[in-house]
Amino acid sequence: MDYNFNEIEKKWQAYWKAKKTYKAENKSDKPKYYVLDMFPYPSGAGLHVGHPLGYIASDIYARYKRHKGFNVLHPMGYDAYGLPAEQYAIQTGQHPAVTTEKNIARYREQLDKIGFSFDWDREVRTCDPDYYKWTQWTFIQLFNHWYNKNTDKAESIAELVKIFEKEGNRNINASCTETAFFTAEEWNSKTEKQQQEILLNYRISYLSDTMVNWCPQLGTVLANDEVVGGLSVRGGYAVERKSMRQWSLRISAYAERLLQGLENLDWSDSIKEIQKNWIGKSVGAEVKFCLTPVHTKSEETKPHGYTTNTTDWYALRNDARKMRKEPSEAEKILWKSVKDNQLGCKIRRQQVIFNNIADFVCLSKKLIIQIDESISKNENESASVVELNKIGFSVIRFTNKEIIDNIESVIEKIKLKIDTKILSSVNEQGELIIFTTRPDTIFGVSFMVLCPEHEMIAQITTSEQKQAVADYLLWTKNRSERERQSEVNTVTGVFTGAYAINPLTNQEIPIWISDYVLAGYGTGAIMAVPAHDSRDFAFARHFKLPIPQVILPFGEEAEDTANWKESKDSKEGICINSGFITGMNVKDGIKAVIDFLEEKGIGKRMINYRLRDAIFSRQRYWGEPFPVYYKEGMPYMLDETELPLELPAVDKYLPTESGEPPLARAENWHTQEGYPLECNTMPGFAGSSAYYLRYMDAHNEKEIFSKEANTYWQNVDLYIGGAEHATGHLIYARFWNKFLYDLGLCVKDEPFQKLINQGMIQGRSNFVYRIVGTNKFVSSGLKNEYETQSIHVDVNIVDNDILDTEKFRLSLPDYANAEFILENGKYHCDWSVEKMSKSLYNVQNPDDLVVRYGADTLRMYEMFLGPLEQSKPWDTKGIEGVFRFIRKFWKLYHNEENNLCVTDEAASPQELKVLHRTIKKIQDDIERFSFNTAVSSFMISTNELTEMKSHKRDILQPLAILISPYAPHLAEELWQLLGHNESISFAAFPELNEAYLVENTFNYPISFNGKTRFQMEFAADVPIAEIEKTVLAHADAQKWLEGKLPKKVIIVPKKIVNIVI
RNA sequence: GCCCUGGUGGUGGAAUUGGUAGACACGCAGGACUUAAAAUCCUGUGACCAUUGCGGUCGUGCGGGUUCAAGUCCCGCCCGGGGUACCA
Repeated sequence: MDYNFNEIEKKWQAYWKAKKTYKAENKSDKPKYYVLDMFPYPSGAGLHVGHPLGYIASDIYARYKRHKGFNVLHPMGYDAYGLPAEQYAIQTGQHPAVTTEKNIARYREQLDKIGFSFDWDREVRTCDPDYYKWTQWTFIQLFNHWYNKNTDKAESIAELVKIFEKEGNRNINASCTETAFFTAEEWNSKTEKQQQEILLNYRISYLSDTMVNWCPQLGTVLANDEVVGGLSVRGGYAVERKSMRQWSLRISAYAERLLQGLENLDWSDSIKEIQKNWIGKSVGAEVKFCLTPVHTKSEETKPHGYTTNTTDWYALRNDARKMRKEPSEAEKILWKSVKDNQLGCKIRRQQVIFNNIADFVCLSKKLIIQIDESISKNENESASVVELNKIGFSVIRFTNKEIIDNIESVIEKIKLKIDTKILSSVNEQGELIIFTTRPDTIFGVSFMVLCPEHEMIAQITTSEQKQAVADYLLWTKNRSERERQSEVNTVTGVFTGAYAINPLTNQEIPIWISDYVLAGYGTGAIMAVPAHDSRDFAFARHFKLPIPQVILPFGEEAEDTANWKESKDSKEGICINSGFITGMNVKDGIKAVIDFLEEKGIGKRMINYRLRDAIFSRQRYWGEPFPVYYKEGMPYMLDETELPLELPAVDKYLPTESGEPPLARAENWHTQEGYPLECNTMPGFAGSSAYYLRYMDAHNEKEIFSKEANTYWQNVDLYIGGAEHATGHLIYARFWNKFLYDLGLCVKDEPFQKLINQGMIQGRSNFVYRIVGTNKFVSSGLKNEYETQSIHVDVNIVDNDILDTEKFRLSLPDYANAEFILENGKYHCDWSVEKMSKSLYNVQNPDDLVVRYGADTLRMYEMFLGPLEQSKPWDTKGIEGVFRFIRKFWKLYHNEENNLCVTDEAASPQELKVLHRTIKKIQDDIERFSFNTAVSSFMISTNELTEMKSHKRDILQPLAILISPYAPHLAEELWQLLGHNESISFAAFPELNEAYLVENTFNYPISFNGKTRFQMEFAADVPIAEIEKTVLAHADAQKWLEGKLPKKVIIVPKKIVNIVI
């Protein structure tokens, strides 16, 4: 064979490996450039043809930058923790580390065959203890820091404690879970455990109760995308919402910085947009709505401080005193944990409230704690509870057994209740607080809506509506999350009977409850403006509530809203029927209303973010263990010297019988002192959040990375990977990086300066048509003559949409006796573009292509397919063309006998022009990541040089460097044949000399009324007037003018001549 | 629904700033070489009309507009892909 790619590629891959050609040094006089790929999860299926697409692009860029004199960091590693390996382990009992190791070996083999210039000395694997030691270390840092909103950065918890000791928490402006105020004295008098509990509210990694998708049959928590239609994707088991105590990361603290940081990043608009939406910043106002006096009247008649009336007090006080003296065992235990302000507020026992004796009560938080023998379901709806709710008390119940068995969890539940009581949008004066982005529409409010979980519901519901409300709340509670989301268009809700007062109009407005208002956003309560919000509109129509119009879009007349089919969500327009803002435009109206509210103290500017804290626990085996142990139920971090905390051996990779995560199966899973270790493991994004930093100094045993290495490499200059990570990895990594930046560990506050998302590679499927009920297959063109069904056929036995019928017969036993109805002796298949999948028989293996055509051809072909960022079908049809080109390129340097035929003759101006045009084009194309057009221009130049029979060193030597990033093996071989002893990898990129490109003539297209008719050549320096004269005199021009005089002649130098008739 | 993308020959795509639409490649058709095949090379290849030659008309999802000139800019739609979803 003339061009023996097999031998050449093997030779150079071995050379690069032996010489460590692509090893990057952390010190260099050269400027740095950091090119990174999203590292792969090594699945059992091996490398997919989609993977190399991005890797080839980044490799071309990395190699180009080396030629341009940069010190390039281009590492690769493995995102090795993941579900498939764990799933396989559960099924087969094989340790996931074994499968993972095997898959990595296969990936490495495949990667090596494509000729990437990775610095393998820096390889990382997220499941390697030497690597995850630093993931654990970072977790400890997250635990030991809190977010100070005043300085807008993470600061040390130790320093925070010092402030608490000196002045309590009143002056702290933190991003934290709502916490009651305490003084220095109160802090200092708290127990260690109480202090730890409070600190969890501040820590950036913290434990909290979170709603999760719990699957009892699988014994695990599922991610949202693992649940479809309320059932688990795997197994189809029922999934329920359940509250679990889990680790979370306070990413919400960074919401504003994550949003602002996008501004200066060189990322595609679509990814920036996705992240912006994910962060979901809304600017608006919080507004207080007073409740009407009717519903607070009963409380007003009561002297302050009394919790009941005189009659009941005398009737019950002796009972209460007696019960205080003779507490049950459960009461004793609970009292021990709540007395003396231990929960941050005063709790009394056996207190007369209304006409009952409450077991325990916190008067300041209006919380009653009842202890019963058992809890029946209807207890919460009982008459006494409803009465208590009416006067603002909420009731939390426990059984004797719960208290005796697990006081820790009981206290946690009480604590949570106390904390959320403060969060509640009811304040002591009986006001409802809502969040709105459109304060300008406040004159158009015709009702209020509370979420079904709203604290205030029990308090405000009138006795007439009590039953209806209770029914509705029960209904929403039993409705699954899935139903709620899929039935978005169904309007449901109930009236509470209560009214609020619009602070601007003093009108009474009814308060409703509906599950279209979400508990987790804003205050869980809204002011409804039906004329200008589609959801409010639907609700108003359904319940026949008024729809007053208050915004008039520009250029419209006011009209009767009764005729509207939908709301006008007018973001622009003029305020009408709106008191003092009538006549203002929307923007001014918003400002005027907020100013008014702030002045009167009934509202304030407020910003809300949709971004939620990231749940960081997984009830899985195959992940990083947390460096956490528990003492008295409180989490503590291991000492750094004990890292890494290695993943323990377990007998089975399943949850325990009691539903604990797999790590609970491990023997001796506790510290030396005997404290139990955390049984959850970290999620997938833990290991991938800072891997780009670790590459800078991958084997540092003392630090996550050295200051010097980070100062040199800074951050990633070019990051290539899939867009599917937009709201996962790409946002967590930015958060993680900003945190390390706050700690002064890394020098850049953004990790990835430029991001390119390679498009998805789709599959191209082929179909055959079987005549129904037979084993006869009909060619595509004749299928309409029969009743047929289409069947996917393996694309590997179809060439150019022509089926290899023999191979088809052999492919499945069923087809062994297949008969065919052919067209012109051929069986034509149909095709379509679908996702690439085994089940659709359209998977293409890159290995086969490397064997058949070589890595250089594969590399160039993947680039030639089309723009990097666009999704495109994978079709190997065109690879022949690229293969032909590569051999043609080889022949520029070789004669018929395949001997080098490069001469030292001086190059002609035409040859130099081809070379320099190519230099210019290739350089431009690489720099704007247009690799497909670069391959085209290589083809054009090669065609031209072949035509010129050009074999001159002056041309071919620079040309080898130009093609080296694309076809590195070929380039190395040619470089060596040209007499060089060093690798071509660091040869200087050819210098462009524009002088060779100067054209002294230009072939003008001559157009009439914009339509090109013919061409004329002019010297480059001919004056415009002369061109006009010559063109108009031309016979062809005369023909098109038809004797008329041109109205106008437009001549754009070196572009076009246009004659207007 | 909202947001982001994209829509150009039989196919992948090119046209970078408004200036000759379809570069380059695949496929197809015809031809050369060959006993034959592979490989290689040559010619043609958007559609329609005219082909004896010169040619002509239409054409970048659809309908309008701006301009001497629109695939490219503006307005209104249609379709595909991705993201997101009662976020007030």
